[in-house]
Amino acid sequence: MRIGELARRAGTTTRTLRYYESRGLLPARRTGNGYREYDEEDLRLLRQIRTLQDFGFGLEETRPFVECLQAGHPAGDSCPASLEVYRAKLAELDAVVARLQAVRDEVAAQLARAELEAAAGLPGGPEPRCELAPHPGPGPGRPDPT
Amino acid sequence: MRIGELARRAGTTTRTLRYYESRGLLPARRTGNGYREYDEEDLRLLRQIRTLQDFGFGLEETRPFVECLQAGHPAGDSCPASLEVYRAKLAELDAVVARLQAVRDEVAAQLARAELEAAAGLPGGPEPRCELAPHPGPGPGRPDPT
DNA sequence: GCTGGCGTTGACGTCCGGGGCAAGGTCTAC
DNA sequence: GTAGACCTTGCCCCGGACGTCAACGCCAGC
Repeated sequence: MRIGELARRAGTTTRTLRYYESRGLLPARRTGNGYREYDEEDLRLLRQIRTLQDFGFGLEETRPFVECLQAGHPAGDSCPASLEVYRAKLAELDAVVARLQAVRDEVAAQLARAELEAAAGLPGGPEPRCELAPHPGPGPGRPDPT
Repeated sequence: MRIGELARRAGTTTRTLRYYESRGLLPARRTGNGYREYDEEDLRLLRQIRTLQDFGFGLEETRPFVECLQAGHPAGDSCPASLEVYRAKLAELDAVVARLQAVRDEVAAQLARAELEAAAGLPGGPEPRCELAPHPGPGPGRPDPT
């Protein structure tokens, strides 16, 4: 099948498939006229990539799964390298969740305090003071390039 | 004070301060020779921005806090607009955490399954089959442009 | 032979928060 | 008078995962 059909059947776009090929992730055979030619196996590889992507895996992280399938294994996660990616992602998710949860609690506390101050400030006398503590603690810090 | 001193005192860089100014977030007076001139109040504004940034707020999300301080309020979160940002961020964090937690559990389950299969596949007979379910559910889906 | 729908490559835009560098102006100290 | 530290603007660069043209080739149907 050609690129358009593969894209449709996998629920993605031709641009994405060309991008994957440019990354060496999903190489394609070529027909005489230069068109990319794919088969059912490629569809399987692509579905593996897309599934992992949907779960938040980066493109590079899907590579071991794809290579595992290409090597003829029954599933993309039948290889040790894939399991390692699972484990790393698990640790990463745990860390991110913990960090976000801490930030969430901090923000919730600030919101509660600020609401109290607003309620007290309008009727009573204005004297409260405080802000989100300049606590240089473990904020999300914006997704680091790690 | 000039830009270099402000940057040092706030623990950031001159590049960042110019960037903030280009975004209209932290405007600066100018001296006769064209140098940017800041005062202690600007340092306060900047600290507010940096604190929120450290907690994962986007630059635009810090704007209400800055404007609140500029309007003369005691704290950046003394204004309703700031409280709204707190609430929105809280809801966003809750959603993200729930999503990541669900993904985490899914990945953990897949890892456990794959490890079992690997252990069973080596000694016994190879017959298992399964992958990370192509569940089109609520994966992180990668930060959508929302 | 002409339109329409595929396909090709290449290059640039997006979002975010800046980093890095160049060429030049300005101020202070020696 | 000159070194060095500071300031100015302007421009291109990063990464991730593509989107969006542009300009062209190929092929089927009518």
